[in-house]
Amino acid sequence: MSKTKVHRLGDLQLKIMKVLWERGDGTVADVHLALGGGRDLAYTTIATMLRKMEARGLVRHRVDGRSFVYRPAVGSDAVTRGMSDHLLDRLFEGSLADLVTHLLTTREVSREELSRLEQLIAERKKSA
Amino acid sequence: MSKTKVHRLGDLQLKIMKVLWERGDGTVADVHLALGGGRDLAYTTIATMLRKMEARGLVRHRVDGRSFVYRPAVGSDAVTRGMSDHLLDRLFEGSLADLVTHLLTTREVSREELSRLEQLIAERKKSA
DNA sequence: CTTTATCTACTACCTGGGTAGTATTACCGC
DNA sequence: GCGGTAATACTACCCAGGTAGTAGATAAAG
Repeated sequence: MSKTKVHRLGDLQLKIMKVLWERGDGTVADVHLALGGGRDLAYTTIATMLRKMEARGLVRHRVDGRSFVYRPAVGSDAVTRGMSDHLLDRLFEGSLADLVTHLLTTREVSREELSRLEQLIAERKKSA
Repeated sequence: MSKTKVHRLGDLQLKIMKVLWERGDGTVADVHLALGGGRDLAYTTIATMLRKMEARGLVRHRVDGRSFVYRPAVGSDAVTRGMSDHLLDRLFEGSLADLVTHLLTTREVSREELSRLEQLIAERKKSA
């Protein structure tokens, strides 16, 4: 079951995960660089964060020379899903339609996006 | 601009807000009762939370006898929107279609819900 | 071999959510 | 008036995210 509580990732943690998902793996330096390379965040901040994230089971590391190479321990799908579901449940009692309704009425949605959605739903309806 | 940072509400805070949105206002006792009345949460927990929330600008209170009557200081729409947008931006770079795609492919969606969505989009397309 | 750059480890601090006990105040019934 | 009750205020924790400095180890450069 792996109740990893995969929702509730902070902004920074998510950014880090995204880097790792994209690259497959990466050292602290890699991640640091990918996130703007020091202008915003200290190197040690990334290092600390990665260590904390490993303790929480979000990433794993192997040793390469004197560097740690981190790689994701949870898939992007699981996280995305966990967070989406969490929001959906908290705000819309699980109703996808309610969420979409809300987004459609409070957001600017381009005609292209609407068409894309239409197609998605048609597709889904067919295969269900 | 009112940078109230209306996203990032904790679970309990959201529950409390929901009670207040529904009732219009309420005392600590009202909220406490609405949330199960002590089986889960201590009375003082709600009181503390409401005080903290007032400090953050989420609710306001007026005095009625010796009781505080709290009422929402932010609308449910603003919060819902703030949180949805936050997630949308963090996970899907703002693409509504991507979010829906994800939800459609990872969730069970009933045929009824699909039809509802279809209708929503058609409606929206017309009025845009 | 010594200096320097590069790693990780450790520690510390701040913020905010969550939880609740204890203290104090004030009203209400007798 | 007095005791109980119900209300807020205060204080204190714990946890997790975020941020970063400092220390210690080690490899690379000279």
